[in-house]
Amino acid sequence: MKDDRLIFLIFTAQNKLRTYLNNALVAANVRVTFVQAGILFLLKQSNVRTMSDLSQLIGVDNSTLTGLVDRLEKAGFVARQASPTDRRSLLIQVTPDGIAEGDKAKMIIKRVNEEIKIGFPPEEMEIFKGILRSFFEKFNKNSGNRNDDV
Amino acid sequence: MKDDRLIFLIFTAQNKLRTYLNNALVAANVRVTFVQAGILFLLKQSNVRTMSDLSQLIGVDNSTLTGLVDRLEKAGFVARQASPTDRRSLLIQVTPDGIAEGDKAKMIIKRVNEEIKIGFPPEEMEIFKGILRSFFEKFNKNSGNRNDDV
DNA sequence: GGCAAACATTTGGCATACTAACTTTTGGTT
DNA sequence: AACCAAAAGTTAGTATGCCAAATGTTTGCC
Repeated sequence: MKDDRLIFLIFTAQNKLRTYLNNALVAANVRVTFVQAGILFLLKQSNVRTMSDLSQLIGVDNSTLTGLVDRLEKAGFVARQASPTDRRSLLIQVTPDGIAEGDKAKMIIKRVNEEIKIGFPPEEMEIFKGILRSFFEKFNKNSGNRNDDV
Repeated sequence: MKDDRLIFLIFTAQNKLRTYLNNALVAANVRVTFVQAGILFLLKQSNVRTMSDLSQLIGVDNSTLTGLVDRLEKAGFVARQASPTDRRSLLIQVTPDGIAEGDKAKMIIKRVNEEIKIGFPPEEMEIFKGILRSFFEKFNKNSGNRNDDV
């Protein structure tokens, strides 16, 4: 694979991983996806989070989170409640069902996490993670914009 | 970041990269996305490819490719032609406009490719790529299925 | 006290992506 | 020749994701 196909490699590898993971969740009769499970994990840790809190923590746009919470709410795994202190905000709470489903998902996700590491020493995994983490500085919102020369 | 958040790191890093890249393309007045550009590159290399060829080469499902080619065709960058040898197949051809747009995209994509490598020695990039490549074996279609124990 | 700016959330529009189901065609088997 | 399974492509349904715009609320500044 030529060097100028690094981005292609990242995209394709992530596609494979996502499909594999979500299929594994379905096969284990888990009724949430990986991304939805991430929300349930956060809410289990601390059950009072606004939409904005959640979207920042999982790193998606607010508008994406709306849909995620819609689906979780429809399935009975979370509930939206009005914030008593700020009428703009909604507090999202996880239900007992949501906690149970999150726990089921966690087992599968942990397994796949381990599968990623198979065949690679810890030092290599650290390098891998370090490069991925560098994306957060390098590819921050709008920094790709070159409007100045237009 | 704890070890069991490796998947989250991969997902989030890829999201940042994708958003940055597509914003950079828009900022440079490129009218195709990264994924669409990949199709144009392949067709520039060899201008006779079926839908199935393309979907395998860029690593997406046939049904995903249908939409990608729809959008490229609507923009005038590719054309579908009936295959003379197999009436099930379509041959996809890139237009001169498509080649020009692909070339414009390539400049931006190359730049972002280089940006990824900044700050990391080549050996570390090789490790990074090696781990991503391992996903193709580990996470092949359906291998996440554990129906045998259900 | 009033008004503009900032903030929280949703909506609508678009682009990937997958699975499942369907149509048409092909090709091999009997 | 008839049949039937596999292949090529599309469609429909669902799930992320983004951006831009709209709505309602809050806050800070004069």
